[in-house]
Amino acid sequence: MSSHGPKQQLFEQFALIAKTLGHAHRLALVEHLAQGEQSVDVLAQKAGLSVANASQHLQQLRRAGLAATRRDGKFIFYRLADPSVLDLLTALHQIGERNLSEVQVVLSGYFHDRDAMEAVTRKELLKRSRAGAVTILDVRPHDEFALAHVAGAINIPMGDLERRMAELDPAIEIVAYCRGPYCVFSFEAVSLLRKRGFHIRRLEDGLPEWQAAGLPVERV
Amino acid sequence: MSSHGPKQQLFEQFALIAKTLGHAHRLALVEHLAQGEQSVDVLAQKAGLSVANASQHLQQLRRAGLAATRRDGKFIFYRLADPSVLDLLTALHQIGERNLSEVQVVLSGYFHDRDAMEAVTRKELLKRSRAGAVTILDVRPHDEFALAHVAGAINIPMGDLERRMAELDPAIEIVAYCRGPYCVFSFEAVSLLRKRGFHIRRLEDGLPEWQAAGLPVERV
DNA sequence: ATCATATTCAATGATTCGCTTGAATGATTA
DNA sequence: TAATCATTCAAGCGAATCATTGAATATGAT
Repeated sequence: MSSHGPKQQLFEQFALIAKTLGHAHRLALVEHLAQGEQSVDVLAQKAGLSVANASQHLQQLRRAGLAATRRDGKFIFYRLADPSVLDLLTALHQIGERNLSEVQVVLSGYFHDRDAMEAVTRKELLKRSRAGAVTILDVRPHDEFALAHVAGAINIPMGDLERRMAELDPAIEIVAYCRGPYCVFSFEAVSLLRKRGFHIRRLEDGLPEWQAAGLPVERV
Repeated sequence: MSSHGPKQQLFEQFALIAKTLGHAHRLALVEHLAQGEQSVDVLAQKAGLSVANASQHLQQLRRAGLAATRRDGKFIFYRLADPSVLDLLTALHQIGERNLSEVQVVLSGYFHDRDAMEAVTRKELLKRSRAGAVTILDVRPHDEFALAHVAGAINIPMGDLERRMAELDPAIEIVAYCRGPYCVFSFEAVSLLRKRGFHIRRLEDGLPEWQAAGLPVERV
């Protein structure tokens, strides 16, 4: 006897979606999925999880309508099921930044230059990119760059940046980006390259938000 | 030894927000909070929960940055902490409607005329309201109407509608609304009044979304 | 067929969650 | 001061969640 009205039933489904996002590992997986579709063990590696554990989390994301899958040979590729997932994340970020002191502490601690490093808006980057007066630097790993990147960007993964700095023209301003608003790579890139005399700023957010805004991306 | 990086820490906070929304009772409480600030036992009553249980759920919402409180005498009034909470709900709804078959089943079962009952957009209602050629009908309980309602609306709670039907002018089109997109009252109102020969449609979503869009509201 | 690889499944134990009950706190009223 | 009302707290129990382990599927390669 489940005397749940229709509204109760709907709310239970919506609660399932929210609950499924309610785990740090799954949020991390979602951020990775937002870069493009990837196989289970690649995702497990990037998120620092055992394959079995990652598999179960990914299945939960799928059951909640947040992720979808495609089989190719012996690989199963997971991807985000819906562009609204990014809206959901954005709302989570806003609520956290505005209402949770723990978030504010972490941001002002580790990302303390966040305001000083005024981010370049997508609109501004698009305009300057068309004018040709900017180097767009993607500091994510190769494979994610290959899945999709901002049109015209060059890829130097954060780990290689120190070594490959010579590839950057010091005369042209650089705009760096990575996976999303809290991806540390782009902060580190700005910090490192500024010390070396480059003129560099961060792009607001990361590739997924650029892509969701319908702005031009390229694949390798 | 919590060797969580800053990103991990942020994700745990964002996960807390999501997890807190991940319970049907709390989603129901949030919908009620979206009507305006209300006391614990009023919220408990409306949500059909014991006071102690509602109190604990509300405290969770507060700890997660979703709700805020104000004391007035011996009452404690809870309200939504952030307008982004509505964005979050909207994203949950979209993901559910597009990706969860359970949601689709419930919608096509209980709300089967949802498409037939083409909802009036906020923009359209605003325009027609200014032209004066429409009756705006708020079918929520009195106390919620008193907190805030669409400017110019009249209030006949769903339970009184059959009895007070004479107050409505059959020559003027009616637009009915209630708490939100899945509030059954407005569907029932449309169904009932159409049977009685009225020309009536639903407003898309409910009062909270109207208010969030910055459209004119009144208080009693 | 046999083997290897990618993924999922099933079972376990530790932890957390949800609801109830009854007591405790805080503010108002008599 | 005592009594009352709104809310919160604390303890307890059953249910759900999470990570691990080892086994089971499924596809492709030898």
